[in-house]
Amino acid sequence: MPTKILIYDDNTDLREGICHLLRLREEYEVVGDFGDARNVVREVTELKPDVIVMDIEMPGITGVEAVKKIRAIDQSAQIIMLTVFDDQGHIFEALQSGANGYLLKRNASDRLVQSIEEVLSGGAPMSPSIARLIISQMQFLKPQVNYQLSVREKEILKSLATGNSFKLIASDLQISLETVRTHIKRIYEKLQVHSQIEAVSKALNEKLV
Amino acid sequence: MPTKILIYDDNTDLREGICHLLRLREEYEVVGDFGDARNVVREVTELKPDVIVMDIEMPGITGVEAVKKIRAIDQSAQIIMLTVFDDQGHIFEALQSGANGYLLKRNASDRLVQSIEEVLSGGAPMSPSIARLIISQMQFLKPQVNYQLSVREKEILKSLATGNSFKLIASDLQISLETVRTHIKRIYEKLQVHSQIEAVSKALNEKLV
DNA sequence: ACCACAATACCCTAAAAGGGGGATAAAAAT
DNA sequence: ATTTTTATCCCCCTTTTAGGGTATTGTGGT
Repeated sequence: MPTKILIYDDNTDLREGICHLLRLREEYEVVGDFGDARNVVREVTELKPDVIVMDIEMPGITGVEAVKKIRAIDQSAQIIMLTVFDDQGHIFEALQSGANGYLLKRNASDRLVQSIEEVLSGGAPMSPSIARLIISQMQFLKPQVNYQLSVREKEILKSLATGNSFKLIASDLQISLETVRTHIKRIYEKLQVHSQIEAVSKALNEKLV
Repeated sequence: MPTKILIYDDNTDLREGICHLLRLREEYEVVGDFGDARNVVREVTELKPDVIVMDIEMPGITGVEAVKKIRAIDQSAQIIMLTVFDDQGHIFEALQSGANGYLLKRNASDRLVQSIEEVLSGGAPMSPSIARLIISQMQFLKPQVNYQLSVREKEILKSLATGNSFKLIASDLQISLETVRTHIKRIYEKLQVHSQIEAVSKALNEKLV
C-alpha cells in the first residue's frame, strides 16, 4: 500500500512541482493538493493521509492553524511544514502545535523525499538552519548562575515554587515552621530577593528548580 | 587548508574506525584522538580543531562536562556529540551546554561525514530519534488551558509573576491597593488557587504569562 | 431600559510572611 | 584541633496577603 500524501500550498507552481516529484515514485500516492487549508478538517478526515505537506503562509487560515485543527482530530498523520521564513516565531508555533518536521522551501526540492522517509520512520526532518535555531534556543534556556544554595535550601525552594506555604513545607519535611523560615531567609539572602514571589519567579525563570 | 578534527571516545576500536574513515578524505585532518577528556582544555587550546567529535560516556570526565570546559575557552569549534543513549537527560544537558549536534553511535558511521559538513555549514545534525525527542519536548511545552482571565487580570498576574508586591502593582498601574486586591481575588478564583506563589507557579508553569 | 461584566474602591479580621535578633549540635573544611 | 557551614529551633514585631463582604462606574449586549 503506497504512502498517502496530502499537499497544501497556495503557490500553484510549487504545489504542482511537488506533486510531480512525488508521483515519480510509486511508493507515494498524492491523494490531494489544495491551495488553501480552509477545509483541512474535512479533507484530512476523508483522505486519511499518512503525510501532510503544509505551507505556512496561506490565504484564509495559516498553516499553523491548520496543524492545530488537524491535531485535534488526528495524531498519527505526519506533518511537514514548508516555509520561506526561518524566523523563530513561526517555527516554534508550528512545532508546538504539533508539526513533525520543518523545511525551508529553498531546501524542499532536494530534501522533501528524504524528509518524508524520515518522518515516516519516526524522525523530525529540519533544514539545517532551523535545527541550529532550535538548538541555540535551548542553550539560551540555561544561563545558569550558581547561588550556592545548600541541598536543603534547594529542596525548600523547590517546594515553595510548587506553591506550598511555609506551614506545608514544614510538615512535609517534618521540621518546625521556624526552621523553614530560617532557611527561607537564607535563600532570600543568597538570591538577593525579599519575598516568596521574587524567589519563585527567579527560581522558575532561571530554572534552578 | 583542511578541516581540523579532534576525536574523544573511550572505545579504541570505534575511535580508530572514525579516524580511518576521516583520513580517507583529504579535506579533513584528524589532529588528535583521545580516550578520555581529562586534558581537553589543553588539547583544544593547542590543536585548535574546527570540529570536535565527543563521546558522552567516558571515564574521568564526561563528554558533557568536557563540552562545558571547551565552551568556556572556545565558542567557535563545532562539537558533535556521540552517544549510545537517546534519553532526554543526556541530550538536553549536552545541547544546553553548547554542543552543536547529537548523533547516536548506531548512526555514526554512515552519518558522521555528512554531519561534519552540516555543522560546518551552520546546521545542527541530529539522529532522527533525537530530533523527534526534542520536538516532542517542545510540544509538551504548551498544554495551554484557558482560565478566562480578563486583560487587566492577565496584566496583574504578569506583574505578580515578575515578583512585584500588591503595593508595587498598584502604583505601577496607578490604581488603589484595594483594586489590586480585588483583581487578585478574582484571579485566585479563576485559577483555583489561594496564594501568590500558587498563582505564580501555575502561571509560569502553564506559561500563561 | 435593563443586565452582565470588567474595573474601580473601601471595610474588617485573621493568617501568613518578612526582618531582626540569638542559639545549638553535627558535619565538613581548614 | 579549630573554624565554617549546615540544619535545626525560638523570640519579638511589622508588613503583606487572604477571605469575607459591599458599592460605584462605564461598556456592550439584548
